[in-house]
Amino acid sequence: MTLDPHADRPLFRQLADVIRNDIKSGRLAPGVKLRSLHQLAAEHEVGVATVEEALAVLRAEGLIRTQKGRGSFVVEPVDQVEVEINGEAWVSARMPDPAEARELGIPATGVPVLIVEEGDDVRLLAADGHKVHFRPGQK
Amino acid sequence: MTLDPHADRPLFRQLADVIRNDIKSGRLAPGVKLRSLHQLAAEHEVGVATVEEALAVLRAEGLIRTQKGRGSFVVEPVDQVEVEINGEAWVSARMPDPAEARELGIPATGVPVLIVEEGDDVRLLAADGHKVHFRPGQK
DNA sequence: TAAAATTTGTGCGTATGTATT
DNA sequence: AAATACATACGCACAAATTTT
Repeated sequence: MTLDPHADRPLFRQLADVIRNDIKSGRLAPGVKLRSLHQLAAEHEVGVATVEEALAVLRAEGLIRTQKGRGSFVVEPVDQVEVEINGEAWVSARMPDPAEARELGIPATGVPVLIVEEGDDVRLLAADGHKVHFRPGQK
Repeated sequence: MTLDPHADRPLFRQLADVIRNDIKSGRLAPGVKLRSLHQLAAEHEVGVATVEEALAVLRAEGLIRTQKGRGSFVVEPVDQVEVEINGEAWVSARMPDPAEARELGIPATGVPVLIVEEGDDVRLLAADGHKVHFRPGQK
């Protein structure tokens, strides 16, 4: 599975595709540390900057998280809190701004927020840890 | 409002902050075209690559969209379709992978997807055009 | 129609800084 | 202290899409 500099798809997207496949297929399990930027660059014969871009793609998709000085890790599933709704409500989602991400303790990219509106009550929830359950008539 | 190379916050984030403020305050209205990479680089005395990174931040937040050869534009609000739910259902959100984004006709970054599960029925919806309405007892 | 200019995209190399091991 | 690893920033070159001349 070699990268092709002449292909239509950019190198950094091709590399992101390869790693995404490894994650979705389970070859890279949750919690596992990816190889370093330099290792990946050498193995795939691309520049370090190209690898960085590929990892940025995967961070934006919420598949990995990166810690400076440590490395990049496949995201582990978070325990999901079920948010119970009985009455009328609206639910939407969007990306957080940096202040919201900081407040919710989520990465700058990769994790959307759920907005739950019940009357005047509006809740902002990190989407990676919450699931809204609509349960009519069980007050 | 000059950028500070010695500040704790990286230059590209400082620049993203400046532009985000302009958008949220309305100084940059929906639909408006941003200045070009080179213009922004010259005005703020940073490299073009730094501007690109700043715009990538704003794309990931869903605030702007960029078209090659045209420029970057402040996102215009989309008409929201209300998805009506009467019975039991679960709603969650996450970032799409590239295939899903393409199918839904949304950018690679910036727009989460809403997942609505009603029994065996599972719907994937672009979050920028849908709002889920829980309306119990109105079959 | 054609050419040129504009604008963003991709890729690399390099240097420096910061955090972790 | 030293090595490793990621983050930031810049410059350059070329490609690709669009707009203007």
